[in-house]
Order: sequence, then C-alpha cells, then structure tokens
Amino acid sequence: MLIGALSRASGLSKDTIRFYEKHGLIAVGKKERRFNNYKEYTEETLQRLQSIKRLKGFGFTLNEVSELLDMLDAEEATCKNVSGKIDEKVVLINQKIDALKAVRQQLLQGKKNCQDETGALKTPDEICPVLV
Amino acid sequence: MLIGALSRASGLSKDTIRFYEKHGLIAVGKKERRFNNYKEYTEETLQRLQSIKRLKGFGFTLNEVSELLDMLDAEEATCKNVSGKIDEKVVLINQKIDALKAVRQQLLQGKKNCQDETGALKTPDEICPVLV
DNA sequence: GTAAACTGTGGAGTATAGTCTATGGTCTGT
DNA sequence: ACAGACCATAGACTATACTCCACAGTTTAC
Repeated sequence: MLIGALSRASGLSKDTIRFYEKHGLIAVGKKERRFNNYKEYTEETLQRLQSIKRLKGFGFTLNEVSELLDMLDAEEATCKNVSGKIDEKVVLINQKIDALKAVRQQLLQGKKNCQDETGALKTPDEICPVLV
Repeated sequence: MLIGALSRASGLSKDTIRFYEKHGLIAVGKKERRFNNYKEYTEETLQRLQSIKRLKGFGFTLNEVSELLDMLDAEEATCKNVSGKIDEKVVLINQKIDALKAVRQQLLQGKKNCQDETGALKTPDEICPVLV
C-alpha cells in the first residue's frame, strides 16, 4: 500500500504519517521501497497507526504513545505495564483537573469583589479591582 | 528605574520583560530613554507587570492579559466588562475539565478490560488489549 | 586602566503536533 | 505526448511563552 492509500485507510493525512515516520512511531526501511523509491506500507503499519489514533484519543502525548509502542515492540506491553502507564496518566489528569479547579476558584473569588451578596455587580461601570 | 531594577522588583526576568515589551504588553517609548540609550522604566510599568503576573495567575493567556490591559488603557476595564471576560474564561475552564474527565473515564474503561471484578489484573503478563 | 556587570538589539532554540510550500521525479489516462 | 494525480525530501510556518546566545556599547569598582 502506498501512502495515499494508507492515508485514506487510516484517516490521517500524508503529512501526519510522514511526521510520525520521521519521529519513529512507525518505521519504513529500505527494503519496503519499490524500485522507484516509493514506500510500500504494510497492514501492520496501518494497525499501528490505528493504535496511535486510539492512544491519542486516550489523551497520551506522542512521546507517551511512542513509549507504549516501544513496549509493544519489546513484547513488554503487558496488562501490568500498560496499566502502570494508565495509572500515571490518570494521576497527571487529576493534577490538571485540580489545577484548573483552583484557577476557576481564583477567578470566581476575584469576581466576588465586584459583586454584592445577591451576585449582582455592585459598581458595574468602575475600574475593576481584579486588574490591580 | 533600569531593567535590572525592574526585574528584581517585579520578579520577572529581563528577558521576560523585554518579551512583554516586544509584544506590546508594556510600552517604552523614545522619551523614556536616557542619553545613553538605556531605557528608563516608571513605577506604572512595574504595576503593570504586577497586574500581568496576577492575571496570569488567574489562568489568562498573554493574549487575554493583553486584551484586559487594553481595556484598562481605554478606561473600559469596568467590573461589567471584566466580569464578562472572567465568565468566558470560566466556561473554557469548565470545558477543559469536562474533556479531561472524559479522557480519564476512557483510560479507566480501557484498563477495566485487564481487570476482574475485584479490580485485580486478570492476565498481568499478556499483551494489553488497550494497545490494539 | 581594565575587568566585571550592566544595557541594547536581533535572532535562534525549546516543547507539542502537526500543516504547508517548494522542488523534482513518477505514473496513469486519453 | 502531455496533463493531472501521485510520490519523495527538506525546510518553513503555526501557536504559546518564554529562554538563551552573540555581539556591541556603557558604567562601575578596584
């Protein structure tokens, strides 16, 4: 399969596929080249791209996806190891959520200085204290 | 005040201050130059930098900070207008939190395929289905 | 008087995840 | 034979927010 077909089959642009290639997420060696230098991709590469899409959907960065695929290549992609990665990612996500909640809290707290007890703006047309 | 003093007073690096200058968050005109071309900063600039730090702490991006400071310059930084910006930001934060929760859910759901009812890994040493 | 510390400008590099452009070779249909 | 579609490579560009570097002039301390 040439890159155009791979692109259509995977739903990823040719540029993206070449980008993944350049960054080692999928590999195309010299032996897979046609006489005219066109790259010939295999079914496994397509499956690999689908794994990448799936893992990206899980919120993993390309670096993390790369690590996971490396584990697959090394036959170390066991449930135990992958679960470990998932747990790490969940911890990070929880941290991000907490950070966002804190920021939201800060914002609403700042806004409170403009509001009275009912939530209405006290002095809608004055310079807002949030900025100073 | 020269940039070194401003840097110490604001807690921002000289590079960061120059970066903000280049992007129009603070302004230094020709009249504020000493005879030797050194820039002379005013107390207002220091306060402006502190506003920037504060607003960044609220989770606003530099572009948003820029808009807010522009409102200040145009004397439109009223509680009403600023509250509007805060509300927009809170909506965005809520969206981000929801997206992160969805991703977390996906991850935990994926992990479930490796677990039995008690949460223990069923087949810890087999290739994890999450990757395929 | 000279070295260290400071200032100015412009531009490159960092991380993330691609997208877009340019140039040139190849293949397919008529 | 030639247009139009396809392929390869390299490098530029996007957004965000700086950080670092090089080079050059200035000021300060001993």
